[in-house]
Amino acid sequence: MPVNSFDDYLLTWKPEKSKLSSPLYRSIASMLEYDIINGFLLPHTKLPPQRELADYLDINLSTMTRAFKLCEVKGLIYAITGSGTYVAPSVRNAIYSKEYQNIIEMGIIHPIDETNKMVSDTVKNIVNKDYLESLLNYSYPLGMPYHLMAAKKWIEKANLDMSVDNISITSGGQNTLALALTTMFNPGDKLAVDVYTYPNFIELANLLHIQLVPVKSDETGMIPAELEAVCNLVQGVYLIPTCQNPTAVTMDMQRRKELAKIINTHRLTLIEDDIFSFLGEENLLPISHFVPNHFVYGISTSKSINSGLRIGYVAYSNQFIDKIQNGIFNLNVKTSSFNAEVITELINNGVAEQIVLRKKQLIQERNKIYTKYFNIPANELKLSFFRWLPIPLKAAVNIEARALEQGIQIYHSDRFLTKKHSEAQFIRLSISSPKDTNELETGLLTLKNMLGNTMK
Amino acid sequence: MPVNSFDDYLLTWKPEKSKLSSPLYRSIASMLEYDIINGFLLPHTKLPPQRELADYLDINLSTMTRAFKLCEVKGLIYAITGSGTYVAPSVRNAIYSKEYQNIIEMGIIHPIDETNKMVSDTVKNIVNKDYLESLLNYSYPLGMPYHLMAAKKWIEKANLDMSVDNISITSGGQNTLALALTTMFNPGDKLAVDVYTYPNFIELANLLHIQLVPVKSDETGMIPAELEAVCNLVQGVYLIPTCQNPTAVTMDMQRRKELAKIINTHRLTLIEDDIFSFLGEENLLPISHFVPNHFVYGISTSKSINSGLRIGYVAYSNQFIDKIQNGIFNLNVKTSSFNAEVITELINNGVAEQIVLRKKQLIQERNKIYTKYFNIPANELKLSFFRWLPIPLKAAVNIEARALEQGIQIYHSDRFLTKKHSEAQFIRLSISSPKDTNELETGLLTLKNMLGNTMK
DNA sequence: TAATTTGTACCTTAACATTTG
DNA sequence: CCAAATGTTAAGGTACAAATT
Repeated sequence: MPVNSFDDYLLTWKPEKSKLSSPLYRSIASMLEYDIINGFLLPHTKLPPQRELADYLDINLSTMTRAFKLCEVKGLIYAITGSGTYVAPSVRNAIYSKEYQNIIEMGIIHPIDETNKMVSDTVKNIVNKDYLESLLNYSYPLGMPYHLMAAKKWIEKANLDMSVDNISITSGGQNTLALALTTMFNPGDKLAVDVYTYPNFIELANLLHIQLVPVKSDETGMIPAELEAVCNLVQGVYLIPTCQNPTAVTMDMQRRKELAKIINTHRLTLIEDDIFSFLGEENLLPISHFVPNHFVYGISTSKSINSGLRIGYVAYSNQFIDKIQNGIFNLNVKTSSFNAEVITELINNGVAEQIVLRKKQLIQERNKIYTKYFNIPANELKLSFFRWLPIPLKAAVNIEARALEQGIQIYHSDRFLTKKHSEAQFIRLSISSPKDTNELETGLLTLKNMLGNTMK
Repeated sequence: MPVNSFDDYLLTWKPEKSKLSSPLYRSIASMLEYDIINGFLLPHTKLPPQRELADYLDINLSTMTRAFKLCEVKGLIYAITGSGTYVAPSVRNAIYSKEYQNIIEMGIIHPIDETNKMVSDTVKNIVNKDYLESLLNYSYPLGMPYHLMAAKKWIEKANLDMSVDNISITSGGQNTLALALTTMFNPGDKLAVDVYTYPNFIELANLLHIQLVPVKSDETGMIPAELEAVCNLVQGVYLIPTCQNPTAVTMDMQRRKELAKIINTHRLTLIEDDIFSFLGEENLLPISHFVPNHFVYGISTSKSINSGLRIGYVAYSNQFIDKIQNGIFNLNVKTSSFNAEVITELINNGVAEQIVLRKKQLIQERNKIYTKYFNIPANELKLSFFRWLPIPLKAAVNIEARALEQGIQIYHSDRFLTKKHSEAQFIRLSISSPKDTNELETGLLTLKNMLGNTMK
């Protein structure tokens, strides 16, 4: 029975006692869900402490915890130990292409589509091959043997030597991540990630109910000691070793080895995303190389070769072969052989390398322009498609909307944040996306002026 | 403290007491996992009752339950109330293409690839279009506007009238199902399905930790009263209204309306898979038509138009727009515009309809051959790509392996079963997959002889 | 920095449902 | 059809950890 009378007590949310039914925790959760969905509780409203509600409803604290947990996994509320439970905002942070008119795109990272002329030439050649029909049927769900040979070749360029038995073809980088998370982890599992990471990965993890545990970084990437501190808590770790998104930080060999050692010692599962390896130094080895028994390694061709064809490669440890390959059947059945054929042909006829070379030239030029307006810290990748610009706190307010008013799409660091609170403020600027270098200059100049007052 | 001494007690599995550590339930689960993975416990081994283990380890019963639950979600064990807990077999039932030599394929359903000549002609035309490069970039992740118009047109042929705002392009039928399950349900949710259903759907649900609740059918499909009986338990229902896989049963309009009524009344989410609508009667309306506020409707073009290009269409209620579209970004980012263009062109230039017509002719011919050997029940779809053949219990033993020895791949009904135990025995015969009608006849004759002794 | 607030994790108790014999 | 065996579920109790003041 309640210790006090609550009749005149002010709670921000009061479930109706009379509507309680068995099971208690479900009936409470559905009342809360109803009130949030119907707008009676606005985003960021602080709910009463679990203890107060439990007392008010005359039930046990942990029954209340369970009710809240149900709503939390649905994304309706979020809880901070020591602080309280709050109604979740319904904003989505995932980044994807919108068809804007007259907006300079510096938000989403376009992979420099100028090289697509070289791709379309190869497409034209392929349709004249006499085996075209064999590319249009159901066979080889994991990739045709010579498609896998090309994949192996491409993965070797990133300094990972794999048997074709440990390689499959996926429908792009995001698809590889979805595959890795659904097959290697269970809902409720925890995964270590950088404090700032790729927002579509954050949303994917949310969708699959995999909890992210933020780990601090320094100028060389994730700090090994910080990973070690959480590794009894987590089942795996997600890393982008070259040109981490959004910070543009690349790990040196020492850091890669240090992280690998921790992953091996604690038998974590490594999800390595090597999407930008083609922009880094040629002698860097993937972390997976040092974690031969616990890795899933994804290397998309969307940024390096062509984005529209949606082809990614995934390589994995022997012990994961069954899980990954079965996951591919479950999520996709297969990836189109025609699309894989185009990428295979580009790799085999050397055009893929030309494309990479050309992209590097173009992005070097754009980075040079960038330095006319802002600095590039020494630890960040020179040839990055995007830059991570620190801004003062007072400049951060509504900065995305304010930039959009000036005709520029950018993203604020909060989108990339896996923690609840942010300290430092940044914006990520995609310098590969503006249509040409003139547009890039216009964008950078506008931003410089916008930030100007507050930057000094 | 244990009631009895267990030193001389015979348990099929004895966790080492000395290795217990906190948290108890995790340490027990990992000991069990270790013993299963390393082969100390063989599939179908019956584990000791939870109560006995709890007593032996001197811990609480529900701590033991929790430990077992951990292993169960990983697929290592399965439990039957009243009977016991058993080590799970590591077999996977998912059906996918293998590259067999000299085997007559009557297992996996190939969609009659003979019509792919017509597809490759259209592919050749497309590469000469001057907008080819625009098909190779990042834009329009949900589908280009005129691709969505073609999707609308194709969905209308299945008698569902949708706005393009409620349609997206996916990477095929399985991808649509993965999308629907990840976005519309949470792990632990329950979904009503036919007792026999599509095995890749069963595996997908397992992968995503969505529990399937089998619902009985009669000769017109799922029985409405049986669905009603479980609908307080489940959050949704998965239905294949035309040519249910594997039973080849098609629901009449009355059955569709009856099921729709229950879905509406109990606010279930309908996942409707209309993959075979092109083979059914032209005046049948999808169930989604009668459930305008609770449906996700998938119609793959893999069986009807072309399987290799991996294009599916998904239509959905207004209230699901955000969830589905966000799910597409999370799982795939986008589906290749080039591939969508090919299917669009085939729909717009009328070739898709010719393909369907031709497929219907070919499958009619093959069904005619089938009737020379086996009967087709009156309630099953005439133009089905596959047949569902009842067999006597004594014929069922090892039937897949025995058929394979004779050079024929077939699938036994247990693969399709969502319940633990089966009563009746069937085999599913794909009659669309043998290379030609001669091969089909050889396959059917061989099976007839194999079953001959036991069929009478 | 220490005390307090607040959410989290683990384990226990007890009632319940299904299968088996 | 009942009783026993066996797994499942809800809810209570306690210790702990993180954030706040």
